[in-house]
This record gives sequence, C-alpha cells and structure tokens, in this order.
Amino acid sequence: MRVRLEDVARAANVSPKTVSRVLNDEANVTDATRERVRAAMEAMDYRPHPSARSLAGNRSFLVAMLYDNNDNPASTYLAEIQDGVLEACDAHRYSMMVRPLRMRGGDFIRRFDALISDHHPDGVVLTPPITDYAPLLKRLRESNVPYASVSPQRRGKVIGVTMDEQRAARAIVEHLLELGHRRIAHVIGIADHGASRWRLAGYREAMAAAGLPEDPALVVQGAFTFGSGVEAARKLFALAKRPTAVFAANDDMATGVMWAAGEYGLKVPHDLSVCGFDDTPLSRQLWPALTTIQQPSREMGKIAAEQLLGALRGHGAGQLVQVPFVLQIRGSTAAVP
Amino acid sequence: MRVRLEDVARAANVSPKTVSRVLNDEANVTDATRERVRAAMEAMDYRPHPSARSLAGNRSFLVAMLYDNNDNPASTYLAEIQDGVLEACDAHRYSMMVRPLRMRGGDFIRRFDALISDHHPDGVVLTPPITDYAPLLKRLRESNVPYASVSPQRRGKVIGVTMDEQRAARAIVEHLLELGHRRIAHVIGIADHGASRWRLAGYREAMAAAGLPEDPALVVQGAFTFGSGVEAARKLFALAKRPTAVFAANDDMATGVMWAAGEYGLKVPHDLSVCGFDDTPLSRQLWPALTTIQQPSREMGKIAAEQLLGALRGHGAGQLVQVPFVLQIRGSTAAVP
DNA sequence: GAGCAAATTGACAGCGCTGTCATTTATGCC
DNA sequence: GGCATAAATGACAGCGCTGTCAATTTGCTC
Repeated sequence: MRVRLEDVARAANVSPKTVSRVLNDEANVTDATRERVRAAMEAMDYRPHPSARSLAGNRSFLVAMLYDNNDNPASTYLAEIQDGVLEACDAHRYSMMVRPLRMRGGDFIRRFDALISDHHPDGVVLTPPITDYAPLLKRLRESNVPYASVSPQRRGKVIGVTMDEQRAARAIVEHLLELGHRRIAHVIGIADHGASRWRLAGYREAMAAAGLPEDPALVVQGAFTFGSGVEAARKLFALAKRPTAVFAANDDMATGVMWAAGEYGLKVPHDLSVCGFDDTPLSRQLWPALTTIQQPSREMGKIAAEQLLGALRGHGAGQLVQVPFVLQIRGSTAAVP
Repeated sequence: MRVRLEDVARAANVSPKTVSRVLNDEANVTDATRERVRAAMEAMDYRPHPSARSLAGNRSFLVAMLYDNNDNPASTYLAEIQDGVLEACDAHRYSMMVRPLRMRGGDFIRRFDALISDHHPDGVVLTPPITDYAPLLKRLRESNVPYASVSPQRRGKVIGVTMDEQRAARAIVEHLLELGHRRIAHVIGIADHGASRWRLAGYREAMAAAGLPEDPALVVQGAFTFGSGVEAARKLFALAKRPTAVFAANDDMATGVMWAAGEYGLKVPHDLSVCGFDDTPLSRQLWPALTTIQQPSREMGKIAAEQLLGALRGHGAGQLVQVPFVLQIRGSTAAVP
C-alpha cells in the first residue's frame, strides 16, 4: 500500500501539518524536527500524491511549454529547448507538459483558455515565435499565469532567456568581410519573427560598418524553410552581379542556398561562401559543413524554466538572462577568389 | 469563480453523482437525463478539475511517453512520434508527459519506479529502443501498468504499432538491384536494436533472392550516427573492390556515407548510389536528395497511443497495428555506370 | 393493478493533502 | 523569575470529485 503523509507523521511523531511544512520547505520548523521528518520520509520512501497536493494547495506543480506547430522553427531546436525545460522541471520536482498551439486560426485564445482550465499549469514557457504574440501575452497577464520566454522580442519586464542575435549576425557577416567578400547577400526569415529582425539588423550593421551601401537586390525574403532558401538563392544567382557570399537567417535556408548552388553549378565554398544560423545537427552533415552561429538551445530552455520556477517559488521576480553565442567556422566559407 | 460539478448538478436538477456518471460515460443514465446534463455542462463551460478526478477516482488521465536519450534515434523521429501521441491523448482528454530515460546506467529501474510513484500515469508509450528492454517490460507487468509500443521487436501480446521494416529494407535493396547494382554494401545500425536486425535481414533476403552470395566485407557495423556512417563508408571505399551502392540502415548514416563519398571524390549517384531509411527532413535537403524509406512516424505515435487509450478505457484489449511504408526514390540512386 | 426484478438516481463518506487559526513552547528583556 | 512576544506545532475543515450502497422509479408479468 501507498505510504501517505499521515504515515510519515506517525513515524516521526509529529502532526501531518508539520510533515506538510517540511515537504514544502516552509518556515517555522526547528531544524531538529525537520531532520526527523526528513529521515522518516527517506526511510519510508515517501512520495507525495501530486493530485492531492494540487487539489488541496490549489496549484499543480505543472509547467506547460507552448510552441507554434505551424510556423514552427526546426524540430531539433524545439526538442533541445524541451530537453532543457524538462531538466529544470525535474530538478524542482515539477512536471512538464508540451502544448502545440497553432497561432494562425482564430480560436488561438480559446484553445489557450482550454489549456489553462483543463490542466491548470502553474506557469508557462513560451518559445519563439509565440513569445511575441500580443493577444496571448495579454491573456496571460489577465489570467495571471506566470510565464517565461525564450528569445522574446520585447524586453522590459519579461523574464526568460535571450541571446544577442544581432551581435551574432554581425559577427558572422564580419567573418565574411574578413575573407574579402563585398557582395554579401542576406536571406531574411519570416518577416515578423524577432529572429529575422535581429539577424537582418546585424547584417546591416556589419555592412554599414564596413562602409558598404546596402544593395536591395542582395536582400531577399525567405521563410525559414529549406524550400524558401532554394527560391531565394535562385533569385540571387539570376542577378547580373551575383553575390560571392550568402548569409541565410537560419541553417535550413542556408542548406537550400547550397542546394541551389549545386543546381547552378556553383562550388561551395570556391565559387560561393554560404553561412547560416542555429547550428542544427544538419549543418555539420552537409558537404561542406556549414559556417553558422551556435545557440545553446538546451541551456536556454533550462534557464527559461529556472527563471519561471524561481519566480513561482517566490525566490525573487526572475530575470531575462543573456547567454553567449559561438561563431562556428566550417568549410562552407572561404576567401573570395 | 470556477464552475464545479455541483453547480452543473444544480443547474440540471440532478445529483452530483449523476453528473459524474455522464462525465465518465457510465451506464444507467436515461438519455433524457444525459442530454439535460450535457446541455448544462455545455452552457456553463464546465471543466472537471483533473486533480480532483484523479484523487477521487484513483487514476490520473495521464500517459507518459518514454524514450531513451542516450542511444536515442534522431530527434525529428521522436518529435514526430510525440506529436502523434499528443494528438491522440488530446482527443481522449488525457494529458501526456514525456520522459527521457537513459537505459545505460544501473538505476534505470529505480528511475522508472520514481516516474510511476511521482506521476501515476495510467499508461505508458514506449519508443525504440526502450520497447525491447526486458527489465523494463518485466517491471511494467509487475506493477501492472498498461503500455503500448512503437516498433517492438517481440510480437506476441504486445499492443502498439509496427511497420514491416524487413520488407521495406528488402524493397529498397531490390530497387538497387533493378538499377543493375550487384556490389551492394550495407551499414548496420546499433547491433541489438530491432531496426538494425530487420533492416539487415531485409538486405540479406533481397541479396539472396537475387542469387548474390553475401560478401562479409560489404556489411559494416555502424551506430545510427552521422559519424559512424562516415567511418563505415571509409572502410568500404578502401576496399579493393569498392561497392557501387550502399544501403545504410538510417538516413543519418547515409548522410555520413555521402559525406565520405565527397572526401573520396566519388560523385553521388554517378559513381555511387546511396540510400537510407526513415525519410528524415534532412534526406530531402541533401544534394542529391536521398532515396529512402518513409515511415509514417507521426501516425505511428498516434496509433500506439490510441491502442493504449482504448485498452485503458476498456474498449477491448488493443492490438498491434501494422502501418505501410513508402519507398521514396530520389536523386541519390542511379543505374550502375 | 399488485408484485417483482431491473434500471435509475441519490446520500454520504472519503481520496491525501494544505489553509486557517488556535494552542503550546521557546526566547528576550528588565 | 515573571512577563510580553515570537516561534513552533497541531486540530480541523475542506479542495472537487467518485465509490459504495441505499432509495426510488420504471417496466414487466399475470
């Protein structure tokens, strides 16, 4: 039979309420009592019943991770974030659920409300691009559900984790400039995503700093997908003055650019340097391997969850933590011929 | 304030217990009453409190999806399975949690027990290679936790979903044979995984059927990773009589083979045909794109979860459903020169 | 329409915990 | 040492449901 809190109380010779206090790390228990109760719990291998705790205490010990499964970023990125969130939740004995939540389609808010009333999460972790969906943020505040964001566009009072994507983008374009490239193209991601904006801004910043005026023909719209990278590249290769290097806003599109280069008989990196952003496993498996920006996604998921959990447990308000990036230089970029 | 079952009962002019019966689709409620209660629930947008239900009814409405995060298959594969499981759980108003569970390391069973006593899932979905880990299966039976498996090795009384991987492997090797290849190599996956065994068996079956004796030098051990594919390919390319085609047991290894081909100056598919297994998104993004076997992973996750949920809700015992595969012929395979 | 079995409905306790508030014990101060 | 105050502990109700079993209604037979 299951060991209940009452059994532990009897064994430690205290009231159930005191055991509950120890369980929840509450104040007003002498060290001696606390130790005795802890020992009893340990000895009996006591496991609190989550539903009972949740029902009586009016909280669920549940964190929901929300993602968009329609404009969603690469699944490996999400899987890594998820892994990090899970790790943090486990450490704090919270459980985690994942919720795909299609942003397009009018009933987004209704489905969010259903999530809340069906599962009562104590808090929510938002992943891009959901981090910036205003109606959702509004609803979260209204319903008083704490949340943390991974790479949100707006800073301010938001808690969670970011990386300086603009500086990273600038760094990768500077790498191309150092290799002697001047006609450097950029393939933009989905227009309103923060990732797209920052990466474009970093590109512009580096180009401007190098004294190169922007050539609108070299900045092409993409959509973060492989296919959109292929199409963007075709436009670029059809130009009279073709670029010598392309910086795509993510690895999938960069892969598309490399594919299109194959189509046009362009050798990477000899005839064309290509770089991406994200350092997906894929980027190491291409031939040649892709120069890109490594983002510590798993770590970012973990940090976002930790900020959320810290806030939930009243350890201060939580912050927006910034993590470093790494420029991964591989075979897809080389000096201009 | 939250709408409770009691409120619905009052509105429908019945006892709380009757509302509970309607909620749980129990027998012995007249159609008229049932309809009246349903209408009241609808009108009040009633949402049962999961913890209360769980506490009183001694079940959790929770399904746990277990995966191995150390020998784990490609993350996109798992992400798709997860998506399917989630879809099925949602449809039946169950919640889902994901649990990475490292198979190596002695405390596997202890961590599994912790999962059960911490979260009380009503059932478990197993993904490969965890599906075949005997100590776990034993423990599941002992603790009487229902489970469904995705691609289990053992058949018998197991419920879940499979694909005829041997026949699929045979089909892809037959495709190579039809292109005129005779020296066809195979790169094996991690030895004791069902996937590796079936795919090897299919390869052998096709070769034997074509009257080709097995050349041990052409069958190389890999480990399902990109790197192991590269290494396996180097061994193959170093042979005096190099193969004209390679069938790798998954796409990651096939990608490694293509990479190694680049190293050796071999053109795919002109000098070497390569094919894989799984149809990961990656396989379409290579140049040339990879001939491979498409597995309906998402669908498989959904089916496994449905079998489990069906069994949980007493709709019969559940079955082992077999799903079809599709041979995706792409640019990486061509006629022998 | 009485008599009986079967179907339907309801009363009530209790799942395992925590919130509230009362009670007991320790601590500090003159 | 006596008193005021704070810290520690406990009693008890109740969170929102469902299981058990008793009460009531319905349908059937003769």
